[in-house]
Amino acid sequence: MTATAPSGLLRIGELARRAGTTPRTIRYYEELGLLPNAPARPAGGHRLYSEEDARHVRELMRLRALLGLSLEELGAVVEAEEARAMLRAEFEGGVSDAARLREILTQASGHLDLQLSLVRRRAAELVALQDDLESRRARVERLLAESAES
Amino acid sequence: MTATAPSGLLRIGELARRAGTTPRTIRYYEELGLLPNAPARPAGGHRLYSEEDARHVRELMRLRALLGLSLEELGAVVEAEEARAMLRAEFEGGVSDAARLREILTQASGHLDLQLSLVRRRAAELVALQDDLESRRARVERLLAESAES
DNA sequence: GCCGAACATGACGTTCACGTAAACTAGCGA
DNA sequence: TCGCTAGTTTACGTGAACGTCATGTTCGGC
Repeated sequence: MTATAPSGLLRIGELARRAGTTPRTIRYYEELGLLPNAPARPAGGHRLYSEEDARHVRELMRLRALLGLSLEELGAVVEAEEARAMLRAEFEGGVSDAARLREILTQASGHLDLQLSLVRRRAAELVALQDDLESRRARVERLLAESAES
Repeated sequence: MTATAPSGLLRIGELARRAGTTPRTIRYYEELGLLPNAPARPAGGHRLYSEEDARHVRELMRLRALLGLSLEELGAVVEAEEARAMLRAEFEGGVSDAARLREILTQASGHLDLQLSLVRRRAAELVALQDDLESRRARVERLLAESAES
């Protein structure tokens, strides 16, 4: 059994590896509704994923780790993302009219804005912490220099 | 019963409030050795804390939340901090000789460097995520503009 | 066609980080 | 002194996020 199925698709082990986690976690997330319930299950019943799926899961892990989200909070993000994905499907399938197009894009923009606001706040807090630590280190460094010149 | 004892010291409730947590958590941290075991317990047996203690606890919470540290990892930081505090005490009490002083300061600097490396990495990851989201939003925004001009 | 590794489901176990309840004591304003 | 709030310890409970085990099935190379 090779890691990637002949179709170029990934089984749960490979998906987990690429996302930096374990198969158990993938199944758990699926159970919670964080991942699509039946990602193409041919005959055998084994789950099969695309590379896109792998990127998606990896992105979720990243978001969760960096923002410190609970799985429930992550669920909210996923829901919004799925709504966006549906709109995107309509968008790529050739959009009906211009008004509808703007509606879709506006929704997408709003969703990104929401995530951005979370990320920006967190980033700002971290940078503030970094600045604090740096100024404290500078103070120590200054004392060291003074001690050396004597 | 006022929030602050007449001595200007804080009881556990006030400390928790200022640190943005609960008394239970404070006791738990003390039990784990994250906080000094007996912060001055006069007659009654009630814990009493200084404003400095409050700042310290708040700082620990901040570090933990922003870096996503477990309590065990936080313990390592605290240990290093305590070693530094001992050195600092010696430092403020008038340092013996210049060599010893440099030793102390070098230790302190190393400790801060360690924390800084953690914070910097985390901050970099968050900024990278922020950039990703921003570029995706820019793309959507561009599409919106194009749709408007037609 | 066989065989070992990887998958499936289900159930139970585990760790972390506290929450909560019970029974008692201390501090403080009226 | 009374009464109320906030503290004390001990112990058991809890939710989140998986880990682990048992039992059976499926791939895919040989």
